[in-house]
Amino acid sequence: MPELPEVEVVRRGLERWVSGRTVAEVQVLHPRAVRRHVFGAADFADRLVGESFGPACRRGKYLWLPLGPVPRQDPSAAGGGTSLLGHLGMSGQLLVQSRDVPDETHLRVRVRFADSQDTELRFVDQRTFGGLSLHGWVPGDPNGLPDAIAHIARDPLDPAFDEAAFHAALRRRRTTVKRALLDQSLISGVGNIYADEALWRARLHYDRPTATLTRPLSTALLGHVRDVMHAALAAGGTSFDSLYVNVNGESGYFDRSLDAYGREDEPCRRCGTALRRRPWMNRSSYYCPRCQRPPVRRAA
DNA sequence: CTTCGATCCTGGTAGC
DNA sequence: TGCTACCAGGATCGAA
Repeated sequence: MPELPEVEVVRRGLERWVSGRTVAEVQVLHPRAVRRHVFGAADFADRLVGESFGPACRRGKYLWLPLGPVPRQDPSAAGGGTSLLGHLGMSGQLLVQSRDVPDETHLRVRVRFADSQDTELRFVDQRTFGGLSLHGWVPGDPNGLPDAIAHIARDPLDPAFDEAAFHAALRRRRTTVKRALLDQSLISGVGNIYADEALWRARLHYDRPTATLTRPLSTALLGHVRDVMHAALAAGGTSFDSLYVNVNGESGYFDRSLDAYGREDEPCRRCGTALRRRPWMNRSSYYCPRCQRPPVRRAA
């Protein structure tokens, strides 16, 4: 399940192996892989051919590659450009493969390039929750941010993330803390795994109302979100250079370092209490019943 | 406006 | 062995 750290590893791979190359041919092998593109897969492919990819960008779990001149390099172009936007969903991978490698079972989109390098870009996605699409830029954005994700909040690793505004939103909302962490309009890049990990580190129960979070608590929680993401990046990002073929979101490198997610009935690494799994929003929440006490509900 | 549940998908696995 | 049921889960949409 690619969350921010996995997507960042993919971004680095795209930057290294795809940015700067010119598209020669696009094959869309599954219609669902081209998302919210009104004019269909054929138009998507036609519009990409001949374009060159700019730097690889990321916000939360979204990736994009601006086409043609990038705003920050050519401010006069800021008015209207196009970016290729990608989301890996739950099972998506972006692979840079030798053209000799046989097609993957779930290969959805292939991009061939107009150069002599041996590699092509492949979007592979078993469950087809992910997809690619083309979008105009948000006016004035220096990175060609696609307008389709203008509503996605900055992520916690973004230097421009507004911590005070995040805290104010938590206090204002009548929701619970894990819901808030997964709300991509408040903070992006956090999925079920890193939400459970950060809450465990912060000793907060997932059903804690956000309105009860003091500024020190929300600051600490945000720090834990950042820490666990940096740790995952440190574990997964380092092996990247020698594994460039795995420009994907499925490296699994973080599995061994998880403290909460997936550890039902296993001992808490702080207090030894058996962790619990609870059904939550059609998924699961893992927590320590001793370290992460449920909120006290006042009588109505 | 905010909140919340249903929905999309398929491979792996548990249970009978 | 073969079948069914369930699980994983991000984002979107529509209802309340």
